[in-house]
Amino acid sequence: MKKQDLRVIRTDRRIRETFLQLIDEVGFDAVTIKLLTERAEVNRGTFYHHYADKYELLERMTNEVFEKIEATFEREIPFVLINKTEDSPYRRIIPFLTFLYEHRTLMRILLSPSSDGMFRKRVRDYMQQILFSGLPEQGERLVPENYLIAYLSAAHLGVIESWLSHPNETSPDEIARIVFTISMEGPFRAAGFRR
Amino acid sequence: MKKQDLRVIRTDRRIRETFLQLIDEVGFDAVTIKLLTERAEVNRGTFYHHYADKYELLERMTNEVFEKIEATFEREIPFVLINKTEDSPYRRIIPFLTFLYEHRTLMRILLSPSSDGMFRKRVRDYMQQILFSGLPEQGERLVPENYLIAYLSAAHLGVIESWLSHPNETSPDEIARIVFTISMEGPFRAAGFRR
DNA sequence: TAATTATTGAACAACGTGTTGATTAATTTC
DNA sequence: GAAATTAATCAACACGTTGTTCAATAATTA
Repeated sequence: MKKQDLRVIRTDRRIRETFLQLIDEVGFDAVTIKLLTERAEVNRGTFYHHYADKYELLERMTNEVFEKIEATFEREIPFVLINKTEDSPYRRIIPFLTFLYEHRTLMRILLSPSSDGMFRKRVRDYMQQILFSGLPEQGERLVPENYLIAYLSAAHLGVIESWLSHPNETSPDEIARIVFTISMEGPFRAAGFRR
Repeated sequence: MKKQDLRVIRTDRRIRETFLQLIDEVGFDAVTIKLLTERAEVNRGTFYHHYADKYELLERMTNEVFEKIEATFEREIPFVLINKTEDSPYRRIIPFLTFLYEHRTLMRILLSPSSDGMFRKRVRDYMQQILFSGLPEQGERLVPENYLIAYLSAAHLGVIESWLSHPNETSPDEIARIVFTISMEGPFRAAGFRR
């Protein structure tokens, strides 16, 4: 068996940590390989030994995030349970929020407007599929389903962005309660209006 | 009085049109001044006579969009009407959606993930202020207000993005009905669930 | 300890940037 | 319409980043 060279592990970690720092500081656009490698104290050529460019670096990090998410879901939620039950989105949402919370520094940076935008899109698309698509048909839809899904996934992601962007310490369970309440009762009842 | 030179108007229009085309094709990041000016058939030096760089170009376009939006609101909605009434968000939302529809090509491109991200953020912040902040207190809030506002503004923007990104021709009024229904009835009743 | 492999450092061409100055062309003003 | 004004063009420039190559060195593994 091959053992991963310790030097590779160290330099790769320094590259990635510095990369996230820099996205946070100057925005993804303005991150240059030169700046990144100087800050990380890594030879510029070494970066190119690991990655073709910053886009591949971001993409590899993104892919790994999603691999981890999928692994989490497979572990925590047997597939048979998540199908066609009314509360299924909220069966699934707590482990999802917990995952985000455990990786909140990474997620905050990659979801922020100073990041790439494609990561955000992938998360939203993922949420649409895993959380809100295939809603059971239990009555007449009042609005087109695609817009309902767009509404729900964007709303949840909006709360998540707000949650992660502030340094407060709201728990995943509390966030789950909040989005569950708003979605079940409706925004206007949640705001305190009587109907 | 000074009359605006026709040459300036023409070249500026070509720069802007090509700029939007290129954001759509290759993404904002990958737009270079060289590519832009070659495509627009404008001398590269001429671009720099108009703008310092692509960021200033985007920012100037963004600012003009918001000036137009604000002008629209001032014209259509007397301030005294919009304050502290239950349906006030939906008084305001139809002219807002109509504006987006009239500028849908521009808005679709600037709101897409291949654009800058900051534009999206500005639109979201604007919606939070103009549509959803200062909700009247008519009862006990079931969730923290900041998360409710994040939920609502992101949800509405999500529907708008979905609306504009597809080449269908749903009317602003229909979109208003959809988001109004979901927000009033709640996503789950809108999906057809009975409570 | 020997073999392997990652990292370094320097050099390179290629490309985009932003600026300059002189020239040409179009538009405005009177 | 003619003169004055101003925009657009063209070529050239220094500058910075990119991505690649090579030999030398250092660290790690077996």
